[in-house]
Amino acid sequence: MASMLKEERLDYILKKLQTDQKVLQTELSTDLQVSEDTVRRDLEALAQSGQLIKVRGGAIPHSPNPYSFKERVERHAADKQLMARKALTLLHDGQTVLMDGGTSTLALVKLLPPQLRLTIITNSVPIVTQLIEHPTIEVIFTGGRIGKNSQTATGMDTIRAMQKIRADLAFVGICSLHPEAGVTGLDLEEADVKSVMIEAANKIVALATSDKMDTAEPFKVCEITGIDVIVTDKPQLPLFKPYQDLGIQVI
Amino acid sequence: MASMLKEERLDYILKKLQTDQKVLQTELSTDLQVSEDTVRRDLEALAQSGQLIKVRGGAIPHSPNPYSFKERVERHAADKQLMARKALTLLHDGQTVLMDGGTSTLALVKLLPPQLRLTIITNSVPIVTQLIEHPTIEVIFTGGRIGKNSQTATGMDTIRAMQKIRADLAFVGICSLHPEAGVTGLDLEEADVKSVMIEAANKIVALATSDKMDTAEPFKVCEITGIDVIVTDKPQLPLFKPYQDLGIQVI
DNA sequence: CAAATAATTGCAGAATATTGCAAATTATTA
DNA sequence: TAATAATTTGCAATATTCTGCAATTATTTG
Repeated sequence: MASMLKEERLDYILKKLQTDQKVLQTELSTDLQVSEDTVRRDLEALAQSGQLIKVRGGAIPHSPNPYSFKERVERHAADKQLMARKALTLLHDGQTVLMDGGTSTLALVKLLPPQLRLTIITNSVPIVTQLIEHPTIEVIFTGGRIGKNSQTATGMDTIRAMQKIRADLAFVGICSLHPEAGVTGLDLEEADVKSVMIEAANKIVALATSDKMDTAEPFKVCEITGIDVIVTDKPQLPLFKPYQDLGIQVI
Repeated sequence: MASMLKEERLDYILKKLQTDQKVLQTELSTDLQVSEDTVRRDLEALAQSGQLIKVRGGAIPHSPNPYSFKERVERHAADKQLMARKALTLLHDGQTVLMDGGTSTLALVKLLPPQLRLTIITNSVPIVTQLIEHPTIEVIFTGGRIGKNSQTATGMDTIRAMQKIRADLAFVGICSLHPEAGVTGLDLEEADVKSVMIEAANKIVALATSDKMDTAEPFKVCEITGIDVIVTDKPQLPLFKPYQDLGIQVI
């Protein structure tokens, strides 16, 4: 095999990290046909230049994900990807789209094909980070104080920025959905932002894994009728019937 | 074999780089029937004129957009770190600080010690990403359309957000400084943002490697007297004398 | 045209960098 | 706590780069 430049290895590592959200030294060692020591030194270098975070046995991406190495292996990752693929069918060239923060919407953003032309308005730092590399998507960040936990902007500035917008679609990562209680969330500020987003778009799409259905949290976002489409992992479950009866499309 | 012109070799190297996305010195040496030293010197020349990036053992192409953010981070990395360490001495608990986008300010942000309590307002995505993990720094992002190359927000929203602020300090990554031409930049929108920042803070700190001194670009940011402190890599150089005579602190 | 000058090339040896290995140390898990 | 896995450290083998220099080939100039 032709010798490989160090830079190629580093590229490979970063690319793999991007797609898998983690890399293992043992895997990289066989992938790249070099010793684990060399892999370790490569990761060391990448960590040094701030391009990843080295952990025991491998590495994880930098900030966009706040969870630990173990946790990252992975809450509903497959479900979210399935939902994201369904949600993708709602997107078309030329649309203006609001994107809520959250891991479900982030999964969607990761799947956006490279030629799709959209304008995406978001208050989520990880989503901006993901989209900044995308060649044909215009990104608008709403601004404001950044919450360390949610990695989103909230507060007056964000709300005001959202209010100036009229979007075709809004994708909302849902905390809880309930036929009577409506859409509710755990955090007041985030709930406020979601409700403004819902007012600012023509069509509202909720991304919700089925375990979030028929539950409620302290802070109200909007009535359940504010939602037009629910994208979920198991749309065939009978618990979605009440929502469909209210005229909500479930896919 | 007929002797080969240097130009022909360079052409061959670039063509091979285009198709393979990398070239190895050993390969080129046998392909072109010249010594590895000559190949090295050829690569040196091509790197000098910005047509590829020379790495140990060969060369790789540089990213399609001329001088991507990542490449700019690598450029003068050591100098920038030195400057960042000096700039650190200007920061104290409780300050409100404006941070321009750019690789010099990013280097500074990377060095912020974990207990330092600041409020940082920035229009730079990489800076936000970096700071989101910091435990004691409040981050405010100015919002707006995100430029893919500079990875910063520019435009009316950003400017308006900046104008609402009164900061203790502003750190400005400088494109060019000149005693008569003042502070100038390559991009109109970014220059506008910088000039608003400079109006919005009490004390203005310019981060500028010495190669940016006594040069000028098309778009004016402000007069040279708008700057209070220049942080640079080689403050002892005589070329800083005129700035000091104007009452600007050079460190 | 011929001599002087400059540029290019290859080479040898010294200086550096990279890589893999093994032993000692440290963290993690059962 | 023992057993296992991962990291650190020092080191040797190899590969690459740097340096000065001499030979060769172009280019300029009187």
